[in-house]
Amino acid sequence: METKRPRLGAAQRPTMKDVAHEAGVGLKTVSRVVNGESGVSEATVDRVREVIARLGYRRDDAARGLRNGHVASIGLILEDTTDPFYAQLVGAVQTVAQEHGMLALTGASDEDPDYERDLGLALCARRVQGLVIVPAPGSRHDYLEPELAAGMAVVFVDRPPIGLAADTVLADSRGGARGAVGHLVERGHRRIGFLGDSPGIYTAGERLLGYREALAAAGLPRDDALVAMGPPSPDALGAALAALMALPDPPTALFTGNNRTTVETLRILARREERPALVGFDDFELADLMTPPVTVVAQDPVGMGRAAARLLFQRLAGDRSPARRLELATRLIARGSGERRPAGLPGEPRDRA
Amino acid sequence: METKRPRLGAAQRPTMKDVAHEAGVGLKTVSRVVNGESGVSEATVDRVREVIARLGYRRDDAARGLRNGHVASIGLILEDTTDPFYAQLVGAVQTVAQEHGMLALTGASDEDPDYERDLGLALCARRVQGLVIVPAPGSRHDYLEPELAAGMAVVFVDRPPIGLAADTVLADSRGGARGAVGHLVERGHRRIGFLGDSPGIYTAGERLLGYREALAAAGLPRDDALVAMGPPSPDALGAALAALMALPDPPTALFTGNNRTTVETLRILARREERPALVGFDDFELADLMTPPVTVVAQDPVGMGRAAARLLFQRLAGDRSPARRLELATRLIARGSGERRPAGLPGEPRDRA
DNA sequence: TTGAAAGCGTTACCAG
DNA sequence: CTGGTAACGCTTTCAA
Repeated sequence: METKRPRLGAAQRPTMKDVAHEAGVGLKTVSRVVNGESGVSEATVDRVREVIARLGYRRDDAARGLRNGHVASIGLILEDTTDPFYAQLVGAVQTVAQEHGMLALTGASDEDPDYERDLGLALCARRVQGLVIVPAPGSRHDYLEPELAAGMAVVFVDRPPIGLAADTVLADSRGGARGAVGHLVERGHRRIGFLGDSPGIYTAGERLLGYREALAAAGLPRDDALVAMGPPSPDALGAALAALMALPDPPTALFTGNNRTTVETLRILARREERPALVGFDDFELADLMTPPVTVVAQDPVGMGRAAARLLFQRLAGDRSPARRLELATRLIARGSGERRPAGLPGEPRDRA
Repeated sequence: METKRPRLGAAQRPTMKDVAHEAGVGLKTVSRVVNGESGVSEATVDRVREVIARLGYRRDDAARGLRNGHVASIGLILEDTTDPFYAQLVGAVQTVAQEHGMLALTGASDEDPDYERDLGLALCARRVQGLVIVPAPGSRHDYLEPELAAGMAVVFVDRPPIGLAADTVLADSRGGARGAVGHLVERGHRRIGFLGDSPGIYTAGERLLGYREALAAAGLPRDDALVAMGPPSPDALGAALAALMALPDPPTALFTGNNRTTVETLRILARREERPALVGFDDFELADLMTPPVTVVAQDPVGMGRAAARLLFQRLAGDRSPARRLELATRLIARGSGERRPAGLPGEPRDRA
């Protein structure tokens, strides 16, 4: 009987059996050669190697994983790979993963909780050993319960999970926001506006809380007219900013809630007359080259990604201790825009040079 | 005989067999329910569904892929995920992949050709259906020959493959560079410096060629003292720039070869006295908010990623035509830094307002 | 040093 | 409508 023909059109890959047949040895011998096991004569090794090269044989890791424990890969879900903050974070996770000989299957949820869940399930179906997730706003994670029970490691970054006890790595958003607003208060500002991301986003909420705490600590009144929360689109932000500046008692300083918002606000301010002081949450490239350079509360995306990945691999190495929650400190970097004083108060000396 | 116990410690996942047993139905029936096939009574479907939910069963795609054609995933290799140019490109590839129901396994080669090859082989072993590669400088790709023969689709982006005929998507680096330098020449510059990436990088070489072609077309002499190529580290660039400016006849304009180089050059120039005109290859966020705003030759990373992914899926859909090479046009965006005239010539009028 | 057989979890085929 | 059986490509176990 002839060798069975493959499906039409689909070129066929050689298997171990093909190699064994071609080299005139047993299947197991090929397996041993492929995996560099001992117990094969040098002559046989050479022959098998030659056939492998000639046929272009590649071991199938899926089949291998089916038989053994499982294939070395982790899953990574975030909302948007192109945001520099997440790009850095992903890069760090991947670096650590590759150091452990693992590849990362990456998916972008684009802020859609349902899609995030689909991605998570797809990754589970592919039997990734671990999962790093930046939750979309509003997504629940109880569906991962059985995975955890089955030994999969799951770590959440930047935002906490909902409905699941699992390791979490966050930035200290509230403390960072307090510091930013406190910094402005110390410079004499009494009317400080907050431009934050959509209120459904965990970090946006925390930063709003920090903003309020700092005002309260300084004995300043809470004025919700100074707060605008929403997606950082140019239009929405332009309207919000215009409204803020049209107030009878407009803010002399702004605190912006993430890099997108900060950048877009800078763009809008460049077209307007006002020059409020500004502190942004999250550092961004070229902040130092703006005029004036932009004062920020820097997060550490690389540190967060690395911490998350390390936690993950600790779990995979067998750590069964209770879920941990890491909160990484932020750091205020004063560059100029946040040190402007309100009109009417003496400013700092300029241009000593 | 009792059910066989799993390896100690490793929690066990339920399989279809477990579900079938628990629900008191056959294996195939569970399979039908899981895959939404018809031919199962509603009552049975419900019972099976209930058991699946209770046991937390998840289909194993590795086993599934072993049996069928293969699992829906593609591989993605680039050198650095955190560079905004590549971040955009990756994002586009992933978006298209997800639209096709595929996930992307991503690896970063970090400019190491050997590691790039290892990543490629690892992805082949995982039987990805397609591969998108940004080649590391100096890497060869003939090792992918058998994969292509076996029906895998491979597309190269940003840089062409070496030793393999495969689809390739590039930016028109040479034409873009010609345009940039021509733009400066038209503004009266006769001494134009070029700060490029390491000469081993394909795009760096092309941009150097474009630079030279533009000079030649303008009848300007070639002066290699005006060219500095190397990795865009602050130190190296600082030294190169200092050397350039110390020339007896220093450049009045600079052409920088990629976004990293442009940004670092801006940073260095901010600390120096000279204010040469500047055009950068590759656009970057905030270029419009620099003083002066930075003129660039914009590439289209999203377009490139999308084009690459589309080519890939065309191939996977059965397109067997010869390898294609796409070269995407660049676009010069004049913002100010590239329109400065050399000292001694009248500048453009400023501040009409 | 070598190889035959069983089995990993799933699906296709075919029989009930 | 339902369910056995074989097979996917590999590794493990055990016997030669």
